[in-house]
Amino acid sequence: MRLTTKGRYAVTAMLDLALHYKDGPITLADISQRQGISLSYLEQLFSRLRKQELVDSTRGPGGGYRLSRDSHEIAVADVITAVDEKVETTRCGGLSNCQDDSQCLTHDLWTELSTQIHDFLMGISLGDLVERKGVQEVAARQEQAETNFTAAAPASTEAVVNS
Amino acid sequence: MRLTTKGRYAVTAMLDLALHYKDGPITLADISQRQGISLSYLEQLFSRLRKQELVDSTRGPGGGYRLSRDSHEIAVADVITAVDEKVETTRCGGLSNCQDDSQCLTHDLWTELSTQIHDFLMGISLGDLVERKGVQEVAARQEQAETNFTAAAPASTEAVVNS
DNA sequence: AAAATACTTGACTAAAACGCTAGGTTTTGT
DNA sequence: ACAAAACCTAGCGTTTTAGTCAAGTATTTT
Repeated sequence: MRLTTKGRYAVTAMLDLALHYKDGPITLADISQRQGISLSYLEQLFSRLRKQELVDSTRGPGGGYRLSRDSHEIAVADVITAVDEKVETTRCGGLSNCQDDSQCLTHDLWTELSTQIHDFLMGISLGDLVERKGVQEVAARQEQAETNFTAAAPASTEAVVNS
Repeated sequence: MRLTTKGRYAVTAMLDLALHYKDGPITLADISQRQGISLSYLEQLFSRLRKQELVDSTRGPGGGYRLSRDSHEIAVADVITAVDEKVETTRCGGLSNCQDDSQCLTHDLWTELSTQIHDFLMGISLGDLVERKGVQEVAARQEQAETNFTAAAPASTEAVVNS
């Protein structure tokens, strides 16, 4: 499990898709403009994302990309592994080059950590991120609204709950 | 939070130190041989690790490196951030280049994910990994012992639970 | 004091990855 | 037909990796 800027670009682009899901197919040009990623680089990334069936594409005018399934069904780990070619440079391939127990031991320790990171990122979906941020924004908006209307209408859902 | 082979090398080397902690100072030549990492590359990595005070060095014959503190007090995130120079290429530095709300929004979403990954790796210490692997080994040994003694003593915890 | 050992530093390099540019070809809605 | 968009391919310049090499500095044993 590698985590580089390439994966970051991919996740960012996919989050953009998730955010604009209801707008129909999104063109790479839109994402390019919104996220500041070059169009051709996006094409490279989405070529891989499409092959991994994380996005559906529609050609022609009005076409573009959209998530192949609900944003909650796409894990961050899916996106990252899709764009990062697996340079699985395991020094001791299977069990060949291992000179002594220590080497294999430490190698296994790293593998275990890598698995933990992967599992962690499998547990976070694009929908989770959008939702979590959405909740924060709504909360912030409510908080501001509450501040504005405090004198006139102090009763809000929170106020009711808190009382 | 980046996660590349460089960080992997560093974590692997630090795990090697943790495993041989009781053997006194460990030379880079030892780690190089055990883990298959070039000596000079280790020197680069340990230069950073020492500056971050994750390891103590002893010079002269019989010298080498050792962990600066207990392996449970060193997080995996500490090791990775020590060797990865922070190329914090945040496209919109503070709040300058943000063209519209969408860009900032997605950028924030990534930042949130990045924070989560960092926190996750802060929660895993070198000691955790070594210990966990130790538990597994003991478990595997016990399992094998159990298999050997199945005919004589078939009752195990699992058997009791399953019945 | 001398020699052995080990860490430090800096310059250099081949290969890979990164991010992008350019130029096309399909496909498809209008 | 035309234009919009996906899709494909080749390559380019830069940065990062992952190392090598060489010269130096510090420490400790003898």
